[in-house]
Amino acid sequence: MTSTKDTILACARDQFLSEGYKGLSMRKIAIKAGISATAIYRHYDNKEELFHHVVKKGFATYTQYLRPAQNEATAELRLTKTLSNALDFVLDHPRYFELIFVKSDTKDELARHDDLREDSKISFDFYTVRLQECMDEGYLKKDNPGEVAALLLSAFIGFFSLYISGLLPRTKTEIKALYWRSVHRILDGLAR
Amino acid sequence: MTSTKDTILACARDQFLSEGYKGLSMRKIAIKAGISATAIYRHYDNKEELFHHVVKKGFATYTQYLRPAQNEATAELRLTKTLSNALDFVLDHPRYFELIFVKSDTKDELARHDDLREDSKISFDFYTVRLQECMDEGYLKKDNPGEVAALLLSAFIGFFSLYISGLLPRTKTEIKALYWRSVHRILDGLAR
Amino acid sequence: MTSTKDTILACARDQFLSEGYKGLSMRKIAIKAGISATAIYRHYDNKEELFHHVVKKGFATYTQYLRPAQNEATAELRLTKTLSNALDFVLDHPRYFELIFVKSDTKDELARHDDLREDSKISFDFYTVRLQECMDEGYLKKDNPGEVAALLLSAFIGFFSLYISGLLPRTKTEIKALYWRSVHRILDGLAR
Amino acid sequence: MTSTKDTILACARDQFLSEGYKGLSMRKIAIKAGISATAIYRHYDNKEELFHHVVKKGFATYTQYLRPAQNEATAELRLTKTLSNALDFVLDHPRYFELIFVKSDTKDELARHDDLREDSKISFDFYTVRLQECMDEGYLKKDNPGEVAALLLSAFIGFFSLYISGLLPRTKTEIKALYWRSVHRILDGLAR
DNA sequence: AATGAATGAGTATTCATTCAT
DNA sequence: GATGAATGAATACTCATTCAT
Repeated sequence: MTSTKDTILACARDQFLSEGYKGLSMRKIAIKAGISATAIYRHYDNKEELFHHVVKKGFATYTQYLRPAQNEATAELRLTKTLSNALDFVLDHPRYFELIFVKSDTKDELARHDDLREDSKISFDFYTVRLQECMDEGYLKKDNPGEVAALLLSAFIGFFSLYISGLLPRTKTEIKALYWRSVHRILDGLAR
Repeated sequence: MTSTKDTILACARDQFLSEGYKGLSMRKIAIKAGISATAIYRHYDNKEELFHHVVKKGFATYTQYLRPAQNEATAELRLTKTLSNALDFVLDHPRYFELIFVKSDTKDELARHDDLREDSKISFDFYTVRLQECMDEGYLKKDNPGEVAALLLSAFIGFFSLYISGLLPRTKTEIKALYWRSVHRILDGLAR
Repeated sequence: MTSTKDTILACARDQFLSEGYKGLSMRKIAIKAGISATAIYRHYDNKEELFHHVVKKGFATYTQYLRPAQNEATAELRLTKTLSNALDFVLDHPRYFELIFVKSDTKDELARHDDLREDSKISFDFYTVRLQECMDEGYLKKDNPGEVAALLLSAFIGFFSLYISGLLPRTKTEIKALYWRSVHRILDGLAR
Repeated sequence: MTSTKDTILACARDQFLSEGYKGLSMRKIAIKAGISATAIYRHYDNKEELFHHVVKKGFATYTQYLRPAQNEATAELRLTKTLSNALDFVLDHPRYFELIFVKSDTKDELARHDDLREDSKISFDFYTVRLQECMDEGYLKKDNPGEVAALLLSAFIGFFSLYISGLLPRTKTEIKALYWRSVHRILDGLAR
């Protein structure tokens, strides 16, 4: 009962997630969706708009992972849960991670579309707020929460960027453990 | 007295550095090199092999930036110099940074070519050794130097990935200052 | 209270008049008319038929410009008024002028459709009759009125063809003045 | 021994001359030339450039027809010969005539390319000079030669525009005779 | 060592039109 | 009367690559 429009989007997403940007051709998407290439244009004006929607979907998915962390009881738990959910997101959807944080094609998209910059900012702010809370509650020492958020996010992005490159352990158990040890190396420095 | 082969490589590199991956077409490279497109095939089997050499060149350049840090007097200075040189590298050659650390096309390359993995490992090990030294000399507390290297490198990559995405301050002065504050936030936690 | 059929025709005409033949796509017409592209087919069998009607409309408009000239008092005035009205027609509707007298697509239409040939002939005959009258009244010397009509029409068409090409003065004042000087150069030769 | 480049040009010309602008597709030209569509791009940058050359060829052909008229003994003969050669040109190459004087696509070309405007002006000036001579030699009465040239050219263009539309006699003998009668109707008015 | 010619597969996109509803 | 979905053919053009010279 999914509409063709949704099917196209899903296929575009899958195509991108499996083959990267260069595999994202209208024709291939159409084949995957079982329709003619031109039929896509009934639903999306052009490739850019379609890709834009794919990216939006990526951000939406990411946000869905993060959001529940807000409901934890303490600032410390909310931060930890945030980091935990972010971890899950990457392991569940590594290509989405790339799409949002890594691919430079997406960066061009980001530069052009204000709404994507907004999406990006929202997730950034989510970290900032979590850190602000931790500083307020005394779990972390006073610091510039925006800059600390940038640091945490940097480490997060870089960490999984290395992971995807194959330069870190590949088993999920190992990478999870290393992730948490790395997180704590940073947080320890920020603590008191 | 540079050979045509070198000219081609240099042009491919310049083309990539200025226009990104999509600008890296055999034709454009040929035009830039002042030769015919087919002449490239005298020197490189195909585009992939040429691109492979571009990536190699990127690694070599990066290594050249890092290496002088070895000559500093103390372990702490050698680490600081390493981080300083890495900073210079990114600001001087942002596209090379992308090429080596960000672009997923390169990651495919990495996966396929052992020599690139080797290059990658060498730069990784450079950090590890610097950190080992710092721990040995008591500048940093004892820890797993490889994992700490991964952490530092992660933060480094993620930081400039955000920078390139336009999510961090864009002026060189500001980004440099933020870089060092971020570095020290991490190192402080690792110190004692 | 205009029917959809009329709306479509009007939009097709406007589209043609503003964007030329290449702008005359069913989709664009539909958008302009505020209906779906397929709805057009309720009213016109295909693009050709629709275009045919546009041309018909062009002829009708042209005829409307010419006709009032019949009511002038003398043969000379009727001829002058005819030439004056034809001038107004071109300056008011240059695209219609193209459509009727210039575009070779229309010529194919003409070749295929007898009714258009008829329309064409009617406007041609209008000139012929005007000239016959002038000869009868002694304003012009006796000659073959059909051939003189062809001459006048030729000059008229060619003149504005050059005008549209940008090879004649572009301001309305100038082109009008040149038009009348040209007309009189011809009429002087035909007079006595 | 004609080069492929020439073959392509010839096929493009033929294609245009036989099917008009809408028949002028790279694919069709390629088929006609017996090469692949992409091979065209080895020789012409794009369709516009190719078409530009076709138009140039048209002007060149036209000029070749006109030029010999310069060698006649008297101004009157030079003018008559010019009109005679122009007649031959149209009857020999009606599509070229359309290309140069009628097709509105060419007008866009004209607007964009200075060299075509120059070609156009040259043929225009040819008439102007002929008329100036006739006025100087007393064959025609003193008048503005540029404006008279515009008039003659207008009549010429319009005349054959009607001819191509099928609104004038189609046999070569008849059209030639009518042409000369029309020419003389104009020249008589300009004489003394 | 290098070139010019050519190719086939591929790109996004537009178009007139058909069909089921 | 009208729509949304879909199609197949066509458009200009780019690309990496091959081949004969």
